[in-house]
Amino acid sequence: MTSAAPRRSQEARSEDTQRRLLEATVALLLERGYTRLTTPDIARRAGLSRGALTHHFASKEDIVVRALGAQLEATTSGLRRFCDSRPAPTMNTDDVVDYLWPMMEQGLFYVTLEYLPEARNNPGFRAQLLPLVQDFHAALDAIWTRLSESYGVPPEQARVTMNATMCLIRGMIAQTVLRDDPAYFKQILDYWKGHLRTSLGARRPAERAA
Amino acid sequence: MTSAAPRRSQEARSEDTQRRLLEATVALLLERGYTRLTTPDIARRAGLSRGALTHHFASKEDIVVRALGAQLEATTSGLRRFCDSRPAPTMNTDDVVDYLWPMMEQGLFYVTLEYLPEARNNPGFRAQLLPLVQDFHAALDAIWTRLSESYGVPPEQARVTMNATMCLIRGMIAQTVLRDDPAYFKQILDYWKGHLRTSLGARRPAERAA
DNA sequence: AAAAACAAACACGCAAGCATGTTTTTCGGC
DNA sequence: GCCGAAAAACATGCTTGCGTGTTTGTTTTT
Repeated sequence: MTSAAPRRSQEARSEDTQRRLLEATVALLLERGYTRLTTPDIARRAGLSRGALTHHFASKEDIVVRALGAQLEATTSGLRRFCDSRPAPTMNTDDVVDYLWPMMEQGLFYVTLEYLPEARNNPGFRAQLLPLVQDFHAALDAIWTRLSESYGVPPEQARVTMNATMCLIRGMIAQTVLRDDPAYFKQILDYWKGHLRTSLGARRPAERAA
Repeated sequence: MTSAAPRRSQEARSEDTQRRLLEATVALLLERGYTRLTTPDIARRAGLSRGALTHHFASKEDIVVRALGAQLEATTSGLRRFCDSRPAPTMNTDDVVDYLWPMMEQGLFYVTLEYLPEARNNPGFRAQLLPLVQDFHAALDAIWTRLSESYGVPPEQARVTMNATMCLIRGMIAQTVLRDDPAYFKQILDYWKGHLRTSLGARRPAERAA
C-alpha cells in the first residue's frame, strides 16, 4: 500500500481534469443557465478547486467556448452515426425528425438559448464562437447532402428543407420555455412530418431506380 | 416667467415617467441584453434618477415584466391592424410573411431571446411572464382564425400552419445571431412562402365563392 | 399639512481575476 | 536507478468592481 494513487502521467491527469471541467460546464449551463454559471460552481461540480480551473482555462469565457465546441462536435458525430446506421429505404423522413427533435429538446438547444444572448452582446465571445458554429453548420450541410443522395432529391432541395426543419425545431423549443403544451408541439411536428413526406421523401423504389 | 413647467397633474407625471422608463427598458434590452441591463442605465436613458425608477417599480424583474407586457400588446395590436387593413383577396400569404419577418427580426424576437433564459431559470420571473405570453399566443390564434376565414380554409389548419410559420421565423432569427448570411435566410423564407401559397392561400375567387 | 414624485447616498453580497502557496510529475546528470 | 531542480498541476486567500435593494432627504402636487 505504497500509494493508492497509481502515479498517472501529467498528460493523462490534465486531460481528465479538463474533461471533467468541460462536462461540468455544459451540465451547469443546462441546469442553471449562463448568468448563474460561476467558476466556483463548475469547480465544485467537477470535484476540483477553482485553482485547477484557472490553471487550465484563462477565463470563464474560455472554458465555456471550449465546452460548447465539444458539445457541438459530439452532436454532429452522433447525427452522422445515426444517418449512416440505416440508409435510404429503411429510414424515412419521420425517423429523421424523431431523432432531431429529442436531440435538440433534451439539452442542445436550451444550452444554445443560454449563450446566444451573450454572443449577441459580447463581440469577443461571439468571435470565438463563430468558427465553431460555422463548422457545425457545415457538418449539418454535409449530412443533409448525404441524405439527399439516399432520397434521390437534389442536394440543394434537401439542404433548404432540412435547414428549415432545424429552424422550425429551434423556434418550437424556444416556445416551450413559456408554453407547456405538448399537444400543441406534437401537432406542429406531425404537420411538418407530413410536409416532409411529400416534399423530400418516400419515393418508391421503382421511382428511385430511375 | 413664474414657472416654465406648466404644473402637470400627478397622474400625468406618473404615467409619463413610467412610460419613459418602460420604453428605455425595452430599448436597452434590445441594445445590450438582459445581463447588461442595469437599473442605473434604465434611469439614465429615460433622463431620470434611479430613485424615480425604484419609486414606480418594486424591482428590476418588475419593470422588465411590465415593459415586456407593453411590447407584446403593441405587437399584437399592430398585427391585428395590419390584417384588418387589407382582407382576403388583396392580401396573400407572401404579404403576411413579409410583415411577420421584419416584425420579429427588428427587435421582438431578439428581446425574447434575452429574457427566455432568465424565464427558464427563474421561477418567479417565469410565473409573472406566463400570463402575458398566454395572452400573446391567444391573440395570435385569434388573428390566425380570422385569416382562415379570409382564405377560406379550416381554422385549425390556419392555426397550425401559421404557428409553424412563427416557430420557423423564431428559429431562423435565433440562427442569425451566429450566422450572418442573408442569402441563406432569404432562401428558406422563399421556400416557405412557396409552401404557404399552395397550403393555405391563393384560392381563386371562383373557388372561395363556393 | 400630507402624500406623492423624485433624488442622492449607503450597505451588502457576489463573482471574477490575480497572486501566492503546496503538491505531484518530469527529466537531466551522475 | 537515483537524486534534485524545474515545471506542471492543483489549492487557497485576497481584492476589486459592480448592481441591487434600501434608506434617508428634497421637491412638487393635492
